[in-house]
Amino acid sequence: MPDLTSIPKGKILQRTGERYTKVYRVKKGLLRSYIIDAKGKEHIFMFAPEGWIIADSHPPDTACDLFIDALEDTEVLILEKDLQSPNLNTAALLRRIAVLQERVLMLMSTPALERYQHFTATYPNLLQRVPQRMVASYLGITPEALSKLKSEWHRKR
Amino acid sequence: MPDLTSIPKGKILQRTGERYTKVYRVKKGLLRSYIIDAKGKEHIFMFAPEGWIIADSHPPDTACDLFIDALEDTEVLILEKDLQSPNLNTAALLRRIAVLQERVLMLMSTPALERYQHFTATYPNLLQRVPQRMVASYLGITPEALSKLKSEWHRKR
DNA sequence: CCAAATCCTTAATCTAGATTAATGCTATTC
DNA sequence: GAATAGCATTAATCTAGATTAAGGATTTGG
Repeated sequence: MPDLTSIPKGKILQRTGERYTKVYRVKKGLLRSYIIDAKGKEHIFMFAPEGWIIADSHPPDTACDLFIDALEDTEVLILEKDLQSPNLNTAALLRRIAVLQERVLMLMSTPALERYQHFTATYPNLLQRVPQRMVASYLGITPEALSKLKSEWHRKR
Repeated sequence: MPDLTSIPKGKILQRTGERYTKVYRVKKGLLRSYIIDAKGKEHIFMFAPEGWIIADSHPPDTACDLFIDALEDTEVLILEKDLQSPNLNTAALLRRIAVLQERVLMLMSTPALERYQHFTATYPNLLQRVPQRMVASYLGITPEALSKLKSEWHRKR
């Protein structure tokens, strides 16, 4: 049984291009994964609060795509990527696939305001813990666009 | 061992809102999955040529999101969604997750022309079998936009 | 073989969201 | 408690891609 590791806020656990990546099970705090694109812009792939696992999923024998860092002081279990591991049970993987499928479909078919409303409904507690600009990044828009979206929405009611 | 089933081109195997969905393993031919959005527009989630499996991944006890139909006369194995099944082995699920992760990151951070080039490089054979407008739908743009993209690209070389 | 779909392309216009820039607000640090 | 840095907001401008519309090409079906 691996030990809990304490990660201070701001610490980067893994970087794009690294080879031997881990799986992190968050016990307390908040991690996130993201990429930095060709123009130097951050795009947040996911948030991992208490109870979630987070990792880079890339084909075997390739470098990883994602940065992972801590948005709060965090305690994690650091696990090996092991095909046999009970940490990677089938039901959990299917759940992850369902979330990703929904994410792809939303990005393709749903306007930004609705994606924001879906996010707030699905992860209400994260809104209190994550700066708006990171929510925008997760939604695939700029902070300015999110700000405008919200004010237009408030005006209409 | 389940039998091969023949699916004629155009046949719809499953519709949004249905409950008991299957997993399809394609032996020959081509299936696709897609949604129809609020405005009645199709958005293709994935193509499944020979050797691929295709299914709707939705949380247990919820209705499914995707349509699945046949783009060519197709032969498939129709499988139950069974957590114990060797059809759902861990490695295959991880591969699917890696593909979806890449798809999300591309949709968020990569312009349409590069997504098209990535598609053509990754699935060159599909280009010959799928109408352009469906490639556009998979990429998250309109057929008109893809047409313009291609002509601009050709002009620049 | 002809008619009717289906598909691709081009062009004009429109729009959601990006970019750039400036201002004020809150936190944190020294 | 001033100074600095990070964050949110607003506004002006710009652009990738959507929408609408039309024409021509190619495929399909009877």
